[in-house]
Amino acid sequence: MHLVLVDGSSFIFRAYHALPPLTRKSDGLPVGAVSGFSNMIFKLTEDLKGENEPTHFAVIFDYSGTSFRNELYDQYKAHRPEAPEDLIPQFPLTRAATRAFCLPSIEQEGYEADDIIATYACQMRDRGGKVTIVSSDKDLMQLIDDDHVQMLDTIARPGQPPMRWMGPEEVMKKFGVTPDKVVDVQSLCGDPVDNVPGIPGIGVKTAALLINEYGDLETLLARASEIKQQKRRESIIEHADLARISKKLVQLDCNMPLDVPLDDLVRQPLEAKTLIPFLKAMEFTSITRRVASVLEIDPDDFEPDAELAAKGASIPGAIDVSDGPAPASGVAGPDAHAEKVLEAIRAIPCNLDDYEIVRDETALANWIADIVATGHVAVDTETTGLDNQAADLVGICLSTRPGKACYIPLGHTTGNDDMFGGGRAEGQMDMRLALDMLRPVLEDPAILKIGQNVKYDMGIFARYAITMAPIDDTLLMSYALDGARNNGMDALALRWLDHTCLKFTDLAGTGKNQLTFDKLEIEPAAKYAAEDADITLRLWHILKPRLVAQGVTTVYETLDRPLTPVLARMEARGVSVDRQILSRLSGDFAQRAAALEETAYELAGEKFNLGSPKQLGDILFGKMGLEGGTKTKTGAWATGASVLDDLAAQGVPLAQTILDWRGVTKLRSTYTDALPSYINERTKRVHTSYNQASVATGRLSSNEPNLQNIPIRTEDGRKIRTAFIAAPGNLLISADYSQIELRVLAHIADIDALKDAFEEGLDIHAMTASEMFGVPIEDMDPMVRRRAKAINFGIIYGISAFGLANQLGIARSEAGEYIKTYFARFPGIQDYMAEQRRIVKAQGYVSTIFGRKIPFENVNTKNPSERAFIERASINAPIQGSAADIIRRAMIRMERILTEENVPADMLLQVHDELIFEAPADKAEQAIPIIKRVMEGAAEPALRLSVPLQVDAKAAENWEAAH
DNA sequence: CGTTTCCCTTA
DNA sequence: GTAAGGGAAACGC
Repeated sequence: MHLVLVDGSSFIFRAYHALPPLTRKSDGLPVGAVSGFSNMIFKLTEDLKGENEPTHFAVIFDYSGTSFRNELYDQYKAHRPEAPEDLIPQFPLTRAATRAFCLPSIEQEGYEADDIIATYACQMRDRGGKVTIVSSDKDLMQLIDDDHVQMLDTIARPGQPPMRWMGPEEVMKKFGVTPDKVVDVQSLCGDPVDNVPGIPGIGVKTAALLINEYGDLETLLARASEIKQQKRRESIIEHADLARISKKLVQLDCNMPLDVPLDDLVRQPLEAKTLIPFLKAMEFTSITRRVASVLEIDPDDFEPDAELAAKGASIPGAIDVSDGPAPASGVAGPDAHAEKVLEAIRAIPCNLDDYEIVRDETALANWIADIVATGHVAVDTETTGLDNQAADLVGICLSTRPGKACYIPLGHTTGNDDMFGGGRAEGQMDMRLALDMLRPVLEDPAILKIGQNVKYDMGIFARYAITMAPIDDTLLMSYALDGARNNGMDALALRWLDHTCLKFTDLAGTGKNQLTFDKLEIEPAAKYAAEDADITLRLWHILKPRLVAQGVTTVYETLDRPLTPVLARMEARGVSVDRQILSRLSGDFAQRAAALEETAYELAGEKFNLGSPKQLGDILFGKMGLEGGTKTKTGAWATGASVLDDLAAQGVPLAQTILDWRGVTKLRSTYTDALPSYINERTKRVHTSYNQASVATGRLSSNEPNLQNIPIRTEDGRKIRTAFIAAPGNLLISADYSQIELRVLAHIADIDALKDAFEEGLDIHAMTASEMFGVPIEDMDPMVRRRAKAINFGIIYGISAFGLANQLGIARSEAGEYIKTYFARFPGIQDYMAEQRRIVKAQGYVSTIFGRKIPFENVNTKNPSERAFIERASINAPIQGSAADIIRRAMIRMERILTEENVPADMLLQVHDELIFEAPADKAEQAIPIIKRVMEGAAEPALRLSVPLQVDAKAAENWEAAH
């Protein structure tokens, strides 16, 4: 008899870390570890053919959660990082893979895989059979014995044979003792990986020495006083208990009650009809081929496993629809699954009276127990305002399953009549107590927190020292699915549930008399609040399977969701803005505006409102009778900058005066006057808010205040940037991608000339001009270069002769000639454009290089201008969007790498192709190369761009100087 | 008092 | 020609 026990968990982690990420082609389900795992299992079954052929065979997994060892020692495996996000959905699939190979998949609650392995091994040994443990985990070496139990390490290591059998000899090499004494050695030396303490100051070598001298741990501890070395003796005496605890942690349990008896592990032959459908559902083509050839069957005779193909990632806690009625269409697959879930959720009534108000510890404890049992919870916070850096927590809502939700009032006040805001309302828990109870749940890596716009709640909780993780966000899910539509909760509730949510304004009123949430009566507030949590949870159930069905899981999980905590931290940090500089500038601008106003009145011959386009139009084209005025679409005179520029060039001094006036008043009203009002009382810094789901292409947007449109072009404008300063003792670092969109275009459209130019570090606009107009790059006429630059930008924007002519102030026919010349020289660009036009019409969306979908409505419109607009936007979207994806990737990994490199630089702002950091003055130069490296390598390893990315970075006291 | 239009700022 | 946010005037209730 020969029993083979595979340490399944170590296979999974090895497969995950050793292989590049792999996702299922059809829907982006992460399957890299499943693929590696399947390969390893298959290879193992092949390698064990012949004289080693097993009679019994099983794969053993760790049961998720804690084991009895945690009760012995709460720090056991405490430092173990949680599994990566894209690995978690692969765990159930590896179990499925095991079963597909006709192998028993064994795991048992409360026990680690090692204990299960130990128990089976002992039973087989006692029967006189042979045991092979397939693992590279040294903790299992205690099970090795001379005749019966050996280990097999199949993990590939450079310079070593692919299969390494391990017996007592290898144990002696590793631990310096015979296998039966491994436990004693480990009890002494401990194990930092599993956080087994051992005795401080004793390593493997010393431990082996001591055990070999004294025989075993207890004898050693009893006779510790005989040890000659003082330090060692004292440490052992002092920490004897630690060694005893360590022994219990390390000692594997050979007598645990097994759910599956040894006899049930009898080896079954591989069966094509179970294995091939699994492999096909996973879309593992090469292993399918190899298996088919070994089994001598034709894989085409088998269909993919419908349930696995449809189900995609098994979602913890997902509504079970496996027994539900088939949808009308009868089509199986991820779409059908998503539709079933939608129907199931919609069938659950939404009753506001069912919601609970949690007012005491007992009620909250019940909810927490429910959350722990469920493994996920929808969370929503209610606060005193929309700015999460200024607002205070008023209450928390939770929902664990559709229709079941609660509201926990914590900060409601009474007596809205008295000017002090009244006292604390009755029937509320102490906020500190409630938060202390909820903190372990909100921070538990095993409990998923679901929200709608989670970044807001993360920001609130962060101010109460709670780090909410891990998360799912229905706003971001909807964004990944449907793009920058209205993805607000009210809209989603209506779209997916036909449900109209209670309106906040109905409770609180509108305008300047609107009440803040803390002023609301608890009972009506609770209905509104709990409804939000209920709806959020329902939306999560509905949207999650749709991500799989629509093939956007990877986008959501790698580009959208992980960015949320990063942005939450950036928002919380804020940026320092110098009030004095702005105030001085404001005065300066005001003075100049006043002078310009006087001039304007004189030139116009009357006083009028310079800020009124209507009045200005009347004066210019009415009273002064100027020619060439055009009307806007509402029939008013157009007075935009281009119109005034023309007039000024024709010698109308008033036009230039207005332009200058608009320049300074714009700077004053939008920047110098508005920015100081955003300085937060508490932090003395300005905290913008990033909208992660509002831009169609995947860019971020920034508001309240918008820090992505701070002036830079004009000299006056740049002065405003000098007010963005580093905190004392620090510097700001600005790092920006050079020409990222043109580089992305060169990659996507595969334009050799552009790629070569970037590779050689040429001036890309000069090179374009040289190619188009046949002039040398050296000593180029700036006007020629300017034309080429406009064309390059035009290409990115989905060029039209009309637009280019406008931009360059030339005739449309001439612009058309330029474009023709350009396309003749770079035909690949024209192909790219045609392809995007085709794609958007065929499928209703275009995609970035990382798979983000940018949907368009009315793609088959007959309206020529609307059609042209959609075409231009769909040419631009993959370029702008891919660049946006790249900087997102950089941001997601930036903080971890800076931390690892021990460089304390804080990421503060993002401006599409630029990141702003704040770092101690003496660390800034150290940070710059790291920041550049992360940004320039941000596409990898998912993609290898065919052009280099270039980042320029500089540190200085203020943003103007750093840029 | 809320919404739309016009204009202007950024990448 | 792409993608945003926002201030002030104008409009509409």
